[in-house]
Amino acid sequence: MKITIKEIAERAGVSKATVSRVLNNSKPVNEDIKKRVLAVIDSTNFKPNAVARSLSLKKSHLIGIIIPDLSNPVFSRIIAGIESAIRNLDYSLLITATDFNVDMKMQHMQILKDKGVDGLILVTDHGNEAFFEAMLEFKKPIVMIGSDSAVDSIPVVKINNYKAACEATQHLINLGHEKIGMIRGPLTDPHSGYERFMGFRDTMMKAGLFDEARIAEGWYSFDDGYKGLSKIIKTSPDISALFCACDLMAVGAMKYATEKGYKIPDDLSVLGFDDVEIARMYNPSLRTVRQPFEEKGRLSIETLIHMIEHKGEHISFANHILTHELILRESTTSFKREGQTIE
Amino acid sequence: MKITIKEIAERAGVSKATVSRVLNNSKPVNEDIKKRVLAVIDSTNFKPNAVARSLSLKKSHLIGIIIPDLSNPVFSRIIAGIESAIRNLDYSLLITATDFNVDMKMQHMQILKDKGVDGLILVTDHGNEAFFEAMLEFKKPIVMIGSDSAVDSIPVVKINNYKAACEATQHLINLGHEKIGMIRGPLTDPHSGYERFMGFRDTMMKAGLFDEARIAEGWYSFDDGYKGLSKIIKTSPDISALFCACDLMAVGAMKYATEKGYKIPDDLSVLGFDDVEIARMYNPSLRTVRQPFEEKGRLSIETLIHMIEHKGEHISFANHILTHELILRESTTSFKREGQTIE
DNA sequence: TTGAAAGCGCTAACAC
DNA sequence: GTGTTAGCGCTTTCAA
Repeated sequence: MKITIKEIAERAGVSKATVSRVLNNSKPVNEDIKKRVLAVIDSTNFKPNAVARSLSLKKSHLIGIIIPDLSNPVFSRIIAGIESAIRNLDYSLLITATDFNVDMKMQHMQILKDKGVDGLILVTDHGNEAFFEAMLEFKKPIVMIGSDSAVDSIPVVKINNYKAACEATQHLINLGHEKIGMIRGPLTDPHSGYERFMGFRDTMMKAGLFDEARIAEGWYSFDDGYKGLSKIIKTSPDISALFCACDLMAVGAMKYATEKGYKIPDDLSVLGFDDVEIARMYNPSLRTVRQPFEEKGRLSIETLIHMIEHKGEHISFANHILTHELILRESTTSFKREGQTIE
Repeated sequence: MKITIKEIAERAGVSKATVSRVLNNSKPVNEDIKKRVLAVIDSTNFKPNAVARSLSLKKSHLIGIIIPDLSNPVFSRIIAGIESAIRNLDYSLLITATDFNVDMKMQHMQILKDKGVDGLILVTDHGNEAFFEAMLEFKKPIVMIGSDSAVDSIPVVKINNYKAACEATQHLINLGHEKIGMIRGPLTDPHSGYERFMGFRDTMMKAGLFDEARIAEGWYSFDDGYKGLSKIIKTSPDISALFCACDLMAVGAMKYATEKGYKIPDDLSVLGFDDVEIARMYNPSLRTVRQPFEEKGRLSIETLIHMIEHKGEHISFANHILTHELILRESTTSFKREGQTIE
């Protein structure tokens, strides 16, 4: 605790500067002296104080992470990806959660800035004007995950939600379904909400199948899925397939359907989005669009660290669009006119 | 970025010391001067540099968290509890994951120490000698969650796994079941593994029902539960109830049972442990022992911060045993001899 | 009450 | 190659 670089210098009979040089390999040091210093460092088990180093270097090797909710796998898996990628990179993670609150987001940006983070990863839905301004004034590298930055200087790691939703919808159409419903997210949420819905809507329209009556909206929870399907079934009991903007809503819908005596997939095909763990574990297992959560985390942290370490080079960072994938599981099947049960 | 306390001092026509005093209310300052300084601070939007302050104060307002796996809800919900409790407390969280690797744990302790954390929360299974030694040499307050510290000076926040397992087992016995199996964790894991198993075993023995043939072991995953039940059923096909050391294994077992044509709970009652989110969402919903994850997090961070801020007072911290609760759901029912199907 | 100055532990010119 | 020295931005004796 009390042992410092000065102490090492004295014991090794050299100056602090020399010790610093061997510590960082910043300048050549005579081999013998180096050995001597290293020996002392070793014997005392000395570790340089990172705080002092930060102050001097104006570099903390700290990365700030701002995320809506730590206990939601949709986010925590991204964090896990970031964390495992960062292990060898000699950075540490300062993590905060916002409960989807924009003000909290900005507040945390300020706190993280004060703590001297070298960069920031924002896993976030969407922001307001003040938020975008705060991003511009942050002055340190930022990478966003999932959401657009609306700012050229801030790279984004995401998937193509629109395209994924088109493919998912087309999958159901190809199975012969016509009365297809969707439980979407809020349209004010540009990615998981708006884009996924537009993909569904456009694909359905192209096929001449879109019907507003088979749409419900929820905030991505199990309960929202449960209620969503109950609402759709009231006005449109002949629905044969359902696309949900996330797995949790799909599971909620399956739970509701099962309680009402529907067999899945025979009476109702259900298709989710995300491929969180529950999708493969559920009964029946859920067909869904997989997004590469861990990969999102890994790629964003790598991009961020590149930006931090090549500051001033003004490299332009293209946004990264990662690939999604439709996972084959039990919850969808082809439409069978005669087999269908309608309540 | 470049605006410092010195700058503020100059603009307000006072010394750095005075600015520091108004910033921290550390010593009385003339009201007029105080106002003037505050005005300058406000107009410049000045925020003191936390790194410099850390160096001077030898206090970082950083808390280190070491956790096995960030993407597992059993752990991430604890983190969420810590995070939400810490918001108003002016501390930030430095989080690292170890993938259940003891060496990684110690390595991260060192890193966090270097970063100058004021305290540490260890969410962990169990350690070895070297690990306990590292804890003693950490020199800063530590709180452990879940696992025993084996060290008096380190308080622990946990539940009574043994008692909870006894109650869970008794519940199944009370329902009339006799051929009750268990998928346990590894016995080398003292809490979720050993204690939960001992609770089961002792209760079964007392009732004269214990049978080693109906025990399987797994590492807490869905797949382990799936395989575990398949193993038990091979040797003991007449099993009518199953207790699992965690929900994920219970779900895996239910999936297997369902695939094999067992009806749950009619042919097989299943009881889990933890009450993670999937338990209530599953089909059927899973009866389980709830542990208060968020509460664990909240309590541990409060204890830790208390220790940090009352250092030297040598308060003795009792371990906190939080209460568990058996949650009533669909997956267990009373034993009916005639209704039972055996494959 | 206030200010000057030393110091937290480390790095990086600059000079030797 | 090595040592001296001046910071990094803030807090805190110690004097005034």
